[in-house]
Amino acid sequence: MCSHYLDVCLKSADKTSSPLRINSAKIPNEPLRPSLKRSHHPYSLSHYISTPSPPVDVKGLIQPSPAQQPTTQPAHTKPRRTPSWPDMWESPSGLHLAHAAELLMRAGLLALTPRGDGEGGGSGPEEEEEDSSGCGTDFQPFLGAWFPFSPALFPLAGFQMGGGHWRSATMGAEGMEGLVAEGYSPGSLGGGSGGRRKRKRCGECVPCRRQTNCEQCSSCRNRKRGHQICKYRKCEELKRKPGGPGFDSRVSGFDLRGSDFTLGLAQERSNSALDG
DNA sequence: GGGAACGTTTAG
DNA sequence: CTAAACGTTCCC
Repeated sequence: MCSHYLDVCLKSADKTSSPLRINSAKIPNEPLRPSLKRSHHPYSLSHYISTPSPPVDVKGLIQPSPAQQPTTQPAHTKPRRTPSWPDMWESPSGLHLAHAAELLMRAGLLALTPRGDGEGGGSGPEEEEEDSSGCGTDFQPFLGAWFPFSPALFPLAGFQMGGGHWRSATMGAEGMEGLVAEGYSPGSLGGGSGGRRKRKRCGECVPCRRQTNCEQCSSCRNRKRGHQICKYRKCEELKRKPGGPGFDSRVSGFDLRGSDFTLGLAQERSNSALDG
């Protein structure tokens, strides 16, 4: 399932390798912007996919118990360590889930379903939801309640993942207005083509990982007037037209720079593309 | 349809 | 404020 997207990435890399081969020796394994560089995540996509998500008490996460306090641990000591939940909660990719959950709870959008009425209380290790198939699109195990992680929910709920932070557009009546004020057109909120928010480079594809401009393509030569990034550095994801085949308009307006989420969405898209 | 030019957004 | 870069429009 989830390896499908990786296959796509690999194929994409192969596909683009021919023009890139010109000076592929100069291709670094770093994204362009510092902000993208900062997105280094201690865990790979496959880690999240393969690691079962344990049920978690969300209140405990918002107000972590001493046992849950993050421990300062070098990221490279254990390459494939099991992520502790405080780590996930204050993710290096900028997904401040605790903040999001708190705001959701305030807004009454996040109904906490108390566990423990039989059925093992949700603490047994055998309680593995069919989560892996969703590739992180469902946060039920994260938040202790069914929390469909459809990105469409976040504009509607007044959230925006931007610049590595969760922004709240003051829940309630102001929510939609706040979104509109932030540049969301009502059409874009509905997933239409009205949104004109900039998409972000994925930071993961081969062009994104390229660090130097070729200085020879039209974009490089015409940078002052063209306002375009080097053709060989143009993100594969951004090359796809919004609304085009395989494109999920929900991405528009979201800063999914947390690459794992981007990968998850891409996975979701590739899955849906396969389905129909 | 592809590329150039320009408007606009975003991050520092 | 400025630079970088995405989105849109126009031209070929």
